[in-house]
Amino acid sequence: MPQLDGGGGDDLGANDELISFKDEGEQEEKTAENVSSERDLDDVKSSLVNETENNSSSSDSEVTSLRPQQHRPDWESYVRQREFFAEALRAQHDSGLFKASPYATYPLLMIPDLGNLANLSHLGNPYLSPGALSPSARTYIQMKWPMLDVPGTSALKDPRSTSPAHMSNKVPVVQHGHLPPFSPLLSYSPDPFPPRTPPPHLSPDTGLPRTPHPAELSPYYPLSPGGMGHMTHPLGWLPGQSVYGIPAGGFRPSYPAALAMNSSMSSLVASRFSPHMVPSLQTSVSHPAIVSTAIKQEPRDGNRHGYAYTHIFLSEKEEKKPHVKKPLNAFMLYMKEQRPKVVAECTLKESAAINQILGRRWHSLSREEQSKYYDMARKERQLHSQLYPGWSARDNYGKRKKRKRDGRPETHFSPQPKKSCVSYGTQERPSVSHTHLTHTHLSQASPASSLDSPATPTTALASPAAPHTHPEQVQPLSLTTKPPRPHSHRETHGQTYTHIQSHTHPHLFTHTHLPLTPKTTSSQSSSSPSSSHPPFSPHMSSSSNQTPPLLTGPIPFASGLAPSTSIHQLTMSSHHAMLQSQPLSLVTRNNN
DNA sequence: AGTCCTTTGAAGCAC
DNA sequence: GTGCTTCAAAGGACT
Repeated sequence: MPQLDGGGGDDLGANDELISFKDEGEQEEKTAENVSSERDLDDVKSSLVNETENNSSSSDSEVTSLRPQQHRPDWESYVRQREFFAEALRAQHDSGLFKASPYATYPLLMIPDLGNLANLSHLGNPYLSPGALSPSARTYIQMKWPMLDVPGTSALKDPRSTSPAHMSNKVPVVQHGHLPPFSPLLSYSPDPFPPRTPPPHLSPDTGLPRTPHPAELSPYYPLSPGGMGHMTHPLGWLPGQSVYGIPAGGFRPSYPAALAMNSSMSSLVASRFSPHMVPSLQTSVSHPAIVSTAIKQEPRDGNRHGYAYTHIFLSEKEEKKPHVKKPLNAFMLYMKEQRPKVVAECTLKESAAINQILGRRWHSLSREEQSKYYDMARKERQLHSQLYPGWSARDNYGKRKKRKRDGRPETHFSPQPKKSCVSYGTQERPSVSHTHLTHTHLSQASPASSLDSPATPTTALASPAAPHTHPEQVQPLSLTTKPPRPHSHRETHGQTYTHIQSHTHPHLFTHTHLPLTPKTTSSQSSSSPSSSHPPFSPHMSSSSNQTPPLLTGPIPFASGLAPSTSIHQLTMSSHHAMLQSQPLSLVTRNNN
């Protein structure tokens, strides 16, 4: 992604990380079909979840389908659209359309001049803080794309208008198909998205820098020209996040970079965008990450399109301390995209449960699929740094209420029925007997995470390699157990080594033993490859770095997890796998 | 209203 | 370099 490395000093895109993506071409090996099959499997599993869920709460299904649970009226429109997209996704999936990664259309990334991005930020701002920004504000963000979509919309004339009618939300869904002018947005990285039909004006083969299109700089994730005309936003940003849209007036004195309007960019924008939009671009630069408590909005009108027009006014006073949110990491991006899908597939409502599913699916993603997200995340960080040079993650420390970890009586084992522990287990592993769940639960030491596919590169690599082997199926333990988190939600260590062998894609296994990393403490994610390499970094496949750092030391054994448990788990898992008729072998052993 | 839960990853800090 | 903590999203559940 050389083109992204805007300024030399930019370390956001770590070199090593960049290196990790060098093999993107390799990704082409994987056909869209494979991806599709994986997704299908996941979907099947999800359907199982759904089934279970229905069983557990049949009365709930209907309600869920509507997803009215939004507390805030402001979100109604959002919810509706979200539902719509979810259905669309489902439909596409059913029809086999949902094969290629939605991210093929990810726009942000080809940004020759990141500095210019700020200029586009007015289009939407993913970094808006819920706390500081009302839901309606979010809605505003969502509309960014529609805005681009219909440049000719008269409503665009006055960006300052209190009722930006142009922001119709439904637009994106139906009009992306004919958005040639913005189609470039669709692909930020030629390599990662081979399956996609690159827009004619792109140079997918070479990835040569194209003329930076404003749209590319925008946070929007337009549909692939290839025909997902009414498909959901690639990143699932619909919920209101463009990657770097910036609400009008979102200026932050403290972040000059965001303010600086590049003249070239200005002209570019002017030339590319509807003239009506230009003014706002020039005058209003903000960033999604910016959150100001001072942001005010007009109440949305709840127009028929499902979205209200939000007007954001900033109070200079309150603007002092903007809250610039952290850029989303790869998994977060993935979550945003997939959450609606998962929600649509099952009746789960709790985000925690959904996140568990997403976590598993994340591990089941193929290399290229994950690489897309890592790439996106990397670029987001780049962009973020460009927009907010002085920003530090540290700035947000303390913004949230501190979780009470120490004080929490974790020792008191509580099944926490409230959490869809049981339901989750049944959902994910319908065939698993209750005893299994109970057992798992009692073990208590083995959080789902520890047994879950670890964030290890190997796992990530392995799972995708075997289309029929999915962590969700392989993983012995249900997600029911909520491990004690005395100090950190990362504190629990898994002790299970899992040997997953793919018979279908053995070449992907450079190691026979794929240690399921104990979900180690976050250090794993931070100091390990994650900080500089995506889990599936090519390095991992090379002989030198294959061994996940996590395995280097003795892994503390979970307090309650006895070998027998593992055996039981293995049995269950194997049984499950057999039921699935999937070529997979799972070996779980305790590292005691 | 605020916090928790739950996931992974990134960043920051302490040692 | 290692280990830990915090935050990012999301929304139901809980306090």
